[in-house]
Amino acid sequence: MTSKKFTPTHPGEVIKDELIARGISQKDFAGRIGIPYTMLNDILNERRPLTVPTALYIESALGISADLLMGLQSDYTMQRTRNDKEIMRRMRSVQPYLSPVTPARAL
Amino acid sequence: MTSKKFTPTHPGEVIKDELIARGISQKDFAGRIGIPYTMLNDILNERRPLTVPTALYIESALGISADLLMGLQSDYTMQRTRNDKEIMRRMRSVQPYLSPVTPARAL
DNA sequence: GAAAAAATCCACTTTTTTAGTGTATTTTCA
DNA sequence: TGAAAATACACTAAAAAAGTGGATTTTTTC
Repeated sequence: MTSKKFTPTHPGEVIKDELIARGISQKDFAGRIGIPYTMLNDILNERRPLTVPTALYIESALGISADLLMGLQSDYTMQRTRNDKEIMRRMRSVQPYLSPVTPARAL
Repeated sequence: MTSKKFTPTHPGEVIKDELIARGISQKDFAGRIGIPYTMLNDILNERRPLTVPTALYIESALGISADLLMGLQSDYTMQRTRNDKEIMRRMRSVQPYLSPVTPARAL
């Protein structure tokens, strides 16, 4: 099979694992970083994106790098976009500018 | 002076340089990737963020990695958030969970 | 095995951000 | 000097994220 869709790690997965490892409840943690626990739960279960401010609050609370977490979120968003048929169709319809450097006989 | 604000490279700067280097007009390029040229101009002049779909179209047209461009945008967004006083105040108010590993006498 | 706490799920409104359009002004350069 | 390109910005529409509320399910613990 060609072109199988795959989805990279959502930051929620990492955060969830860390909370479990450290025995911190979702409610306690949500209170600590100042967001509603339902929002946190949605992030942990990958139904909401992690955004920069929340990543910063998590960094303060747990010491996990906000850059790392947002890197995961960026990769996740990128991959989800690549799985979007409409956008990929439009992407493929873009005509590349040709590099004017390679002589035809070299091909 | 402590804590001077700085702003990292916006992807628009990179794209703009590339268009100049290759002698491609903004209008032509906007048409090529299928977005209004005013939108493109706003991105090039750092008044709008680059988003994933547009980064993909640019990758198709110029061969510049969408991942690279979005990495720049992510760094830019992160830094801008770090320059936001309200969010940083809130971040600093988050109480860290203490690591329970280091004995007091070791400090 | 019942009660309590924690977690899950999801619908909904508000707020913020981005997409897209229109147009006026300024700059560049042939 | 005038035509094309670039810039600036206001505006509406669409999309995404924040935040709220409540109902159900799962897990823990007594």
